[in-house]
Parts: sequence; structure tokens; C-alpha cells
Amino acid sequence: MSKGFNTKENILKCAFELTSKFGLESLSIGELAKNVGMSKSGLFSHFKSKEKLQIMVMDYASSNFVGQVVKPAVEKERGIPRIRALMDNWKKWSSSYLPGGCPFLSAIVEFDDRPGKVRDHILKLQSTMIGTFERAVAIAQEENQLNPEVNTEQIAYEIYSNMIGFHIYNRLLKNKASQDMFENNFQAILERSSI
Amino acid sequence: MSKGFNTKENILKCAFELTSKFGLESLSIGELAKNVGMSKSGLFSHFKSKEKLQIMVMDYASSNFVGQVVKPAVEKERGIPRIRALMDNWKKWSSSYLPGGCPFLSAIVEFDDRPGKVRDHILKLQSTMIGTFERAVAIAQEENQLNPEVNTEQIAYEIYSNMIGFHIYNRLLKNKASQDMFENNFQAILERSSI
DNA sequence: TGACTGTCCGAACGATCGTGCTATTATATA
DNA sequence: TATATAATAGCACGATCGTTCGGACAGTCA
Repeated sequence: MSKGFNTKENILKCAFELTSKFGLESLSIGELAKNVGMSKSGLFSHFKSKEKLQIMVMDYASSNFVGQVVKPAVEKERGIPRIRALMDNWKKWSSSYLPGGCPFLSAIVEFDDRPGKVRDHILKLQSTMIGTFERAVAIAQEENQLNPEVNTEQIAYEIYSNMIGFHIYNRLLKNKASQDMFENNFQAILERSSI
Repeated sequence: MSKGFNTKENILKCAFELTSKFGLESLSIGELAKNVGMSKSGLFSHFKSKEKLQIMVMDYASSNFVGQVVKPAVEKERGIPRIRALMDNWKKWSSSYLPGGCPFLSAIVEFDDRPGKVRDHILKLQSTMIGTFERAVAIAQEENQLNPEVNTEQIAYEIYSNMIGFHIYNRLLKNKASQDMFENNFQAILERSSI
């Protein structure tokens, strides 16, 4: 049993990295098997279908995100410092930890028009993530660090948009100023809803 | 010659729609041929390679974007009205005209880690598009409708991020408030750099 | 009219896709 | 130690992938 668990963990880690680089739809079982050094059928028997593999990869990515980004931020003090930590951890995660692009962004874009369990699952994970941001913003409002009259969802939306924008400017366009522009925008978002 | 041109135009239109729905990488020649009602080899002979097909599809998407979004905006008066028109036209293009998601966004995400001619071409097209935004912002600054001391690139970055954010909130998450949040953010961007 | 050029199709290529089946090996339980 | 269970491999399947080739038709120009 322990052997099987390690193997599965290893497969998912490898699949997670391939997904980061080439997307969830391009993740093929043959190529994945080659990468982890086992047979196609041996690997396949762990998942029973590609759909289930894709879902498990997204779950792996999600718990990875929680472990690297959310958990350490929650240990920071409530309010803006926690939001600040979310940004910092996410940037570190997206630019140092990931071997490629953000697996959530590519999954979102790829499965936008592919109804099914995978799409539903991605939607749930993404909603949870945005919910985390919204909660962090709401806490900052409770702590009187942000204006409680400004719509919580709006602030989270702008933070999210800024993250995606930075990711594209930084990774595809390789824009040198992306870091600064991200920071400027983030500061502007906070200032606009400051007390 | 006119026959061939019509066929090619027809293929590209169909490929453009498929790309919008399922992405540039998932666009397969067999499926495309089935959709336009011709043989795989007959269709292939128009492009000589999948790579060239992908590049031509992106060019088609680009001139489509220019025709539907940029051209009618340029006819508006210089400054903020033109930026406003760019936003409106883009929203109409992305939510009414396209059968699926934004083909540029999916191409960017998919080819982020796939070096080659396709990636280079996408990068060029996207840089051009962002350049268009930056020029529109610069004009508004020249017209004294926006503060010329605020970094032009920064404003364009924020406008771009807002567009992508809206696209994701609206399409994948089907968030009812996405429209309002887009508008609020856009207004905030303008106000921050107003005179 | 005859040669030429471009358009399109059918068939086939090797490769890879996701997914079964059976057999073998390793581990856990009794 | 004997037996049951889980992990992995090998092989094959039908389907599809991008690509090539030869040939059937069309229209153009000499």
C-alpha cells in the first residue's frame, strides 16, 4: 500500500509539472508514463480514466496552492498584511515554484467550452480560491484597515485581475516592468478602498 | 483563383471559430476538414503544415479584432471616448461575436511554454494589441484628458488586466456582477489618472 | 486544341491517443 | 508459510493525429 501511494503521489507531481508547462488537455497518459518511468497501462490503472486523472491533477495543484500560498499567509496577522502575504506567496509560487504557467489559468481557458466533470471541478476550485481572497479582504474591512463600504467582491476581482495580468505580462510578454506595474496596481487598489 | 480564395477564407473562418471554442492546440486538421465539409488532404494543401495553419488562424483572428474593435474605435474622437469605444467594442466582440472564449488568451496560455514560430507570432500580435491600447492612452494624455505624468504603460496594463479578469469572471465563472465590476474598475483606472 | 496550373480527393504512412485484457510480480494478511 | 490483494507490465484494439503521394478534375493561356 505504501508503495502504491508513493507511486501515485509521484505520478501526480509529475503530471502537475507537465500541466503547468503544457496544459491539462495536452497531458497525455503515454507521455506522462514516459516521464515517470513506468508503463502506460500500469499508470492508467491508478486512475481508470483520463477524466479522473485530470481531476486529481487539479486537486493536487489546488492543495499545492493552499500549502504554498494560503497556509503561510493565514499565519500572518489579519488584514492587509495577510493580503500582502497572499500576493507575495502567489508571486513566488507562480514564478519560482511552477516549472511553467499557472495550471489553473490554463485549465480555466482550456475547459471553458468543454462541459463535463473536469470543467465543473475546475470551476469549484477557482471559486474556492476567489472566496479565499474575498474572505481576506472582508477581514481587512472588519479590522478597519479597508473601507467596509467598498464592495468586497469588487476588491477581490481587481486583485485577481491584477494577478492574471501580471502573469501574462511577466511570462509570455516577458515585460521587465510587469513587477512594478503589478505593485502599483495593487497599491492603487488598496488606496482606493482605504479608510 | 477566386474559388481557392473563397475556400481558404471559409476554412480560416471555421478554424477561427473552433479555436475560440477549444483553443489553438486542439484545432485538428481532420476535425476542421469535417467542419468545413472537405477532405483532410484537400484542406491541408492550402497550408502545407499545421504550424502555418495556426499562424494564419491567429492572423485571421487579429484582423478580425482590428476590424470589429480597433477600426470603429479609431473613428471616434481622440481621447477617453476612443478608449471607451475600445472597451465597448471589445466587450461586444468577446461576448457576442465570438462563439467561445478569446482566441488570443487561449493561444497565449497554450503556447507560453512551446517555443517556436507560433509562439513568436502570438507574442507579436499581442504586443501590437497592447501597443494600440497604449497609444490610445497616450492620445488621451496629449488631449489633457488624462494626467500625462502617469505612466502610459501602467494604465494600459491595468486596462488589459481588467479585460482579462472580466473575460474569466464572465465566461467561466458566469459571475452576474462581472459587468459591473469591470465598469467600476475601468472608472477607477481613469479617475486615478485624471487631471 | 493541347499543355499547364491550381484545387481537391482517396488512400495510406507511422505515430500516438485513451482504454481494455491477461499475466506476472510484490506486498499484506491469515 | 500459504493465500489473497494490489501494483505493474505487455500487448492489442480502434480511432485520430499530421503528413505525403498520385491522380481526377477544373480553368487559363499558348
